[in-house]
Order: sequence, then structure tokens, then C-alpha cells
Amino acid sequence: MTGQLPPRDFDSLRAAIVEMRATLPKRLMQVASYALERPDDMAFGTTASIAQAAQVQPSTLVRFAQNFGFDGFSGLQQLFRERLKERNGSYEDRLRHLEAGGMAETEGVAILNGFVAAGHDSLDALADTIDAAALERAISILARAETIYLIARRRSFPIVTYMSYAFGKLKVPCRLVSTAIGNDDDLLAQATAADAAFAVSFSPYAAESAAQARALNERGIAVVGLTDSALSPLAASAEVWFELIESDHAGFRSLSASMALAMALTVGVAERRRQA
Amino acid sequence: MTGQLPPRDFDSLRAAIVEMRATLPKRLMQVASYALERPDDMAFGTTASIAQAAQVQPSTLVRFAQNFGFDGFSGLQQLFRERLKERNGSYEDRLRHLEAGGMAETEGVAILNGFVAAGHDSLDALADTIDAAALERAISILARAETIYLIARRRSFPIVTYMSYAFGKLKVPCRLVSTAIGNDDDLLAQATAADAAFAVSFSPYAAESAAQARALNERGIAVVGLTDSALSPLAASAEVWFELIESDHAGFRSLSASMALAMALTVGVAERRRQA
DNA sequence: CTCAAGATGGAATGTTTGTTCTATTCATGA
DNA sequence: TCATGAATAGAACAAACATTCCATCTTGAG
Repeated sequence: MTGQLPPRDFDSLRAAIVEMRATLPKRLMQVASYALERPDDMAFGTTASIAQAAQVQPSTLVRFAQNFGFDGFSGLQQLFRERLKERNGSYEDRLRHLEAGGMAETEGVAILNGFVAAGHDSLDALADTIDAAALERAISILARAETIYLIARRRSFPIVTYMSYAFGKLKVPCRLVSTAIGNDDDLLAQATAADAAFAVSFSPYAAESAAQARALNERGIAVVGLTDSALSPLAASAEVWFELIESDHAGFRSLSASMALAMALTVGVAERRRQA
Repeated sequence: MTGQLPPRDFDSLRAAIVEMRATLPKRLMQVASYALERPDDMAFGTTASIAQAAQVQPSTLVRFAQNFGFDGFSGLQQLFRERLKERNGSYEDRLRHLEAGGMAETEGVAILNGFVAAGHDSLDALADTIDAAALERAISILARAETIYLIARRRSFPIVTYMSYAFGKLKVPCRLVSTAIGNDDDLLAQATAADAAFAVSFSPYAAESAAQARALNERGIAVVGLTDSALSPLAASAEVWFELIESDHAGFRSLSASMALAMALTVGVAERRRQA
């Protein structure tokens, strides 16, 4: 493969990489992934810095480049640099292209743009409305809990599944209260005052989640709530609660803001526990 | 002038140059003109190449940089490189810029802002990169399916849980392939060529998801994929696939863009089916 | 298992790079 | 016109760099 002509631009390179995906050795594959995932860094870095970031040897970068017909790494890097220049140069072109396309935009794209806009709006609203003090209190409560119980149904469920995943990665003990067996209440019965819960519920509020939050609260277990209205049943039984309103498109609400807040809580809690 | 602090970003540098315009010696003025006129070349070139292009000596470049308070040319060049990166209008960068501006914020808010910024960036990237034709094809495939099988693990799982919820609301038959019993493969075995699947997998790719997508594909069942790289195993076995790169904060990737795309697909499919 | 071909890590190499130093040129005021 | 101080060019240097090379490890066929 070394003898062939090298790709002339970034897109050709990308195509070449995809084509050779199957036959590429492990380390070269690592480089390929890094190159496609962080092309900006490929443009600026040195062999040493890129190699470290991609967790390979500098020599592997050279071999990778030669594998695709370049003399060495420098020739390959040139492609990434030109890509950066061109992208910036044609920024206005891209805009014009977008506008022109806007006229004849397909139904699918129109829907997508709607959800993208809803996401942006939700995130903006979140940044504007969130209460720093409440956030700190919520983090404190969850950080000092032995186990964090995650409560959510329906539309809110994806939020806690992600939190559950993230907490797992961060080695923070948590339990997702939504088992297929349906023994959720047995599970919650194990919670003690040393634990805490995070409950999410948006209108129309799932009765189950609200009931569980109330039950925990009555047993002296701190509940942090995430909901969309001060009238939510969650607000009544939560130690700290956040109100955030997601923008919607076509009747389906975005989850961007909730996800962002959930992740901030998750990482914040992990960080706090690490410090303690 | 050498003793002062160097400008922190490109705009400050530009201002400093303009301010010193009158007092700058001839050759340094030459460098200044070149720097403002061809900032892209300043970002990538070496002292030798830039010096030649600007018709000065390499040492003049160094003196120019030192004149503005940098240690040497490298420090100056860094500004031009960062400018190229930031050109893409990253919220994350803008945020850092704001933070540098002063205002003390709590740790929790800082983390939250990070995730908000990552969400914005992801949504922007999505709007820029999505292929309208691919979106239409994906909607077609899923809309004509009798049953839609949803495949995802770990970090991608929240996406399909939300889709599952939304499809349910929209009365589109779908099955979430991730049961607690672990009979996923039995479930998939029921799929026929009249069905279709939607699979999501981000790096590090869950082997199970990739294998299931491949198996379905081999049995002639169309698979729509959502992944983060052209090298993803999903790309190989998907009829149509979307590549989207989520921005991350603190090592945790946003889900904003994936969610937006997933919702667009969901609503798009429901819409298409209603029309038929 | 055995062996060969290929892939890999890491040290060695020669080149390129940014920077410094010094002799020379240039501009300015007496 | 000369003296003085800044500005400059270009050579010299040391550090950083991409690249090569080779011993070691991995992989897969027979």
C-alpha cells in the first residue's frame, strides 16, 4: 500500500481510511480513530504530542502516514492544516449554502432543525434560570449520601439511565429505581437516612415517582428534585429542587437542558466526593 | 516594551499592534502588516517560511514577538493557532473567555456551564454536518418497517429509551432490544425483512450492539445507524448511518445532538407513516 | 507446537527549528 | 562631519523534531 499516491485532500483521506478499516493493524487503527475524531489537534500538534494523545509511539504516526502513501507524517499533517484553512475561508460560503438550502429544505431536515432549535433554547433557559446556591446544596446532599437512588419514569427515564451510567463510571454508588421485576418499593425500603435520592418528573407527573419521593422524604431521606413547575408534586417533598422548562418541537420536549443539569450534578457530586 | 505581559488572545494582539503602529521600526512594521494580513499563514508556517514570505529575517520575527512581551516567536504563534480553532465559534471557548473576564462562580455552576456549552456545540455541529438525503432515506426505511428494533448500550442507551417512549406515544410499533432477562438475541431472531432496526453506538463501541447490527444486516433487515466515526463497526453494517461528534466536558460527552437527531427521526417516521 | 511474516516499541539519527549573538548598517542630533 | 544609539542581517547554536532502524513481540498458517 505504500507505493500508491497519497490522498490529495482531507475527504479523500477519510475515504481511504474507511476503506482500509478492516485491514488496518491495531495501532494504525488507533491513529485513524484519533485522526478522524480530533482533526484539529492533528493539524497543530507535533508527532510527540499527537502520539501521546492517541496513545501510540511517534513512529506509529509515521508508519500510518506512509501506509497511505505519504513520505512521512509531515505530508499527512499538511492535509489537516489545509482543511482548517479552507473551512475557515469558506465559512461565508457555507452560510450561503445553508440559506439556499433552507428554501428547499426537506421535511426531515425541517423537523431536525426544530429539535436543534429547541435544544438551544432549552440550554439558554437553563443557564439563565439556574440557582447557584441550590446547585451547591444539591451537590452537597448527593455527595454525602452513601447510596444515591435514582427515580424517574417515562420521559424522564433517559435522564436517570444516563446518570446511572455516569455514576457507574465514576464509582459513585447508585441504584436505578425502575427494575423490570417491579420491586421498586422493596428496593427503596432499603434506603436509610444516610442515603439520598434524585427524582425527576415532568408534567404529566408520573404518580409513582411522586409517591416514592414523598415516601422517602417522610422517612427522613433527602430528595433532590428536577421538575418543570413549582406546582409539581416533587417540589413538595424535595429538599432541593430545580425547575426548568424545556422548549419543545412538535409536541416533544427537548431533553438537552435536563441532561446538562443531570450531568453537571453527576460530575459535581463525583468531584465533591473525591475531595472529601 | 519587552517587559510587559503578552496579549492573551488574537484581538488583544491586534489592538496592541494598532496602538504601536506609529512607533514600530520598519522591519517590525513589515511583520505586523503580514501578521494581520495573512494570519492563517502565521499559524502554520515556520520562522523560516514566514520570514521569507514577509521578506524579513527569521530573527526579526523573534524580535517582533519579544517586542510584544512574548518569550519568542512560538508564544506569538500560539495566538494565531488558537484563533484558527476558535473561528468555529465554540461556546466552550467563548465560555473560557468569559470566565477569564473575572466573575467568580461556584464550582457547580462552572461544571454546569461546561455541559451547557458542550450541548450548544454539539447541536451546532449536528446542524452543520447532517446530510439531508441520508436523513430522508433513514426516515423512509424506518417508516416502512413493521416493527422498529432499537439497539443501544451504555452511553447510548438513554437515546433509545427516549425513542421507545416517543414511539409508544406515537403508536409506532417498536421494541427495545435490551431486556433485563437477557434474551435480546431471541427477540432479534423474530425480526423479518419487513422490519428495520435503529442502532446507536459510540466509542468505545459495545461489541454486542455491533454484532447485533451485523447479524440483522446479514439477514436482510435494514439497519439505520448512529455513531461517532466512520470507523465504527456500525457503519459497516448499516444501510444508512449518521456520524456525529458530541462535544464533551470533563470527559463526559453531551447527548444533546444525538437526542435531537433521534427525536427528529422519531417524529419524522411517525409523520411519514401517518401520511401513508 | 513451530516458524515465518508482520506489527510494534523505543532508542538512535540526521535534519529542521526557534533563538541568541555579534558585526554591520542606518538614522539622528550636535 | 562625526559620534551615538538603535535596528538589522546573518551566522552560530542548542533544542526539538520527524524519521529510520532494529530488537522484540504478536499473529496466524502449516
